[in-house]
Amino acid sequence: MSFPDSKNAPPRITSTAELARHVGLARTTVSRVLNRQPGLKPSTIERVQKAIAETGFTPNAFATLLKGKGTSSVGICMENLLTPPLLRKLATLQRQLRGQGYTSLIEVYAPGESRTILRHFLSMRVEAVVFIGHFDAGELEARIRELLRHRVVHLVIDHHGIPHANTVTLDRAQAMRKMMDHLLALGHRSFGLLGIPLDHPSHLERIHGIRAALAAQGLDLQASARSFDAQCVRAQDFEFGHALARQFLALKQPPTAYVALNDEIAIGAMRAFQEDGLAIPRDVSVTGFNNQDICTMMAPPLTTVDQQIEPTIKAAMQVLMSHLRNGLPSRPILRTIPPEVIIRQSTGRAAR
Amino acid sequence: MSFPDSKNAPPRITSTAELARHVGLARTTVSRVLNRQPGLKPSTIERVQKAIAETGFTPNAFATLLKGKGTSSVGICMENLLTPPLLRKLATLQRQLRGQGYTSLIEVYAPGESRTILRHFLSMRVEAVVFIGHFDAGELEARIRELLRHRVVHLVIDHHGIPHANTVTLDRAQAMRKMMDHLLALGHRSFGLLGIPLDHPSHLERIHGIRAALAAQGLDLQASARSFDAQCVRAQDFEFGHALARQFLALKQPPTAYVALNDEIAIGAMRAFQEDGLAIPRDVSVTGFNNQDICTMMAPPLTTVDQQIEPTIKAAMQVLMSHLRNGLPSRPILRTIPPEVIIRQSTGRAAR
DNA sequence: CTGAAAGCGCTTACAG
DNA sequence: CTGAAAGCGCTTACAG
Repeated sequence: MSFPDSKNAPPRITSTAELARHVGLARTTVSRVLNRQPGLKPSTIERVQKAIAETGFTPNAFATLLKGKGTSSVGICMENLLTPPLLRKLATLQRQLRGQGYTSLIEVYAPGESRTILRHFLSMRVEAVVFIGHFDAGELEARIRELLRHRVVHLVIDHHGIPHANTVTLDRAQAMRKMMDHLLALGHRSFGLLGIPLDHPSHLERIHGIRAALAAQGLDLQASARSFDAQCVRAQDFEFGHALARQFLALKQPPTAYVALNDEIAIGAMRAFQEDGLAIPRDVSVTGFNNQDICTMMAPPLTTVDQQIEPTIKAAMQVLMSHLRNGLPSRPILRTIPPEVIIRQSTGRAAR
Repeated sequence: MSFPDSKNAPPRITSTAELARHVGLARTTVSRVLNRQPGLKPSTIERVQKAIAETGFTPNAFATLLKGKGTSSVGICMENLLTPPLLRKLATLQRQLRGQGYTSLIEVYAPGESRTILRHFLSMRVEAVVFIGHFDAGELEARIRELLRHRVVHLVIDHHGIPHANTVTLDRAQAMRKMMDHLLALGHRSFGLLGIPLDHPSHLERIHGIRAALAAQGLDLQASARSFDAQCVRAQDFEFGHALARQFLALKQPPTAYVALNDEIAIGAMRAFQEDGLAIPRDVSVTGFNNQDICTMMAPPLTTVDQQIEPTIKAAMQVLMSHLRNGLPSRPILRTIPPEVIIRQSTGRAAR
């Protein structure tokens, strides 16, 4: 029973009006069946439903939603679709939104495109907009202002420090503080930062945490930590980490501990150290960030930071649902998620 | 100039009618400015545009699209949002669709949910539906039939063998054939399959390729290749590969070459072999699938199959655009993408 | 160069 | 229990 060419294919119905004519009832009645409204004769309901099943009729969402009520949709603007932790957040959020009856509209950011994306979301009359990742701060701030002005609920996940923005973010300063405390306790006093420049605005938070840990030991950031980020281009993170590590290996006296922006960079660096004949953690310690699955498969398994994605998305949903139900808050919400340092075998006592 | 509470905030305008009243013109005129239609007095255009900028008015997409013309949108149904090659396909496709003026509606499959997802796409009057990944064959076939019946363009990327479906897929049989030829040339005669059961329908193609390569050497699949898939649960792929490898290590005479379903499983297996004191490729050879970035960072770097994602999506776009412009084809299209085997250092001559 | 009116496909009071 | 009519916010002939 493949329809495409058969003579007795059911008619193609594209509106409730046509369907009503087809079954000999009024559009009103068809509409009521579609919306499961009470007070219809059982035989009528059945007649309409049979016709719907036969014709495969689907009501036009544009007409339905034009008539008002909420669209029950949320726009999600992603920094990219390639970074694993970002995607885990997206997947988790999307699933939970669907559980609450919300549809997700997903768009991917590109520099200078955020306005177009937001226009699209607004024209689709989404009830909330969520940003996941890190964006151009100026653009993001402008978009938040637009959303506030349109009285549309919003939430920023990850990007921290946007004025007026409701934000849920990992406490990256605390993560770095804890990781540095761990390394300092192992006797390390000189540090290599991989992918974390000392002065770039987007990594300020991490640097704060690192500086605080060092200060607690009477150490100075500039004197104890180095970063070679300017010297290497970041195209692919493994290669980037590998190249950064090689820069450090060229030093007369390389640091004994390395803190990477993410797991990929840490793994690339581990490989460079091992190629150079160094043993981990005997000669150098290396730490990652994100706790991706691959960490436990490395030799040695990688010490890293877990982003606590479940609690993050749980907090995000709480904020969203609360604002969706009770309206916008009078002042911006900031929810900070405590990170967890996962200690494995890539970190050990300092050699010297 | 933060608006939220200021007295002179511009009025909230939610329709062209209100905007028209606000500027003292007819809705028709406002609509024409919005659509950049010719023949308007420059001063009129300017007057309307100023009002739009001040009020942040966005036309309601539901009304615009209700009036007809295409929606210029494509529904994309993803197997999941966690598998890296799937996401690379999604990201590439989404970018190219946007370049052609199409908006993407992304939904994530769950068993039994495909009908709901398709209903949503149809109610949004998408012009095409793309499936990326592997699905329940029965469900997918039913959805394709619905789409055919509704005369909506469709395309399946990856999942191969659905009747009547337009399909773009990697030639997985050829990939396995080439990989096995490589291993056979190295002298391997006994093989361990990791994550590739000998009889599961979803991996038939790969088994075909493996069987063909073996047959060309006068070898029999059942006699030369083993799979322990039934014995292990697949929750996390690295761990799964690790567990599978341990099963083989318990054998009196384990195979000398291992072919994994994907890179993660191969990496987990490599780790298990190395933990057991085996050297790769001296004692055993291991191959992956997907050529993810991590492959080059392993010790040794992993021999694998490249999915050729750029050509795959290029072919997908060609099929989609052709059907969108010229209508549905009279018979289903099947485009097969030739894979590329990437030989690195995880494969070598058989020890015995 | 601009406007009044009809219509897209729904839902929702209001009648009967 | 069912239907005729108005209206959601746009666009598009058709007038002027």
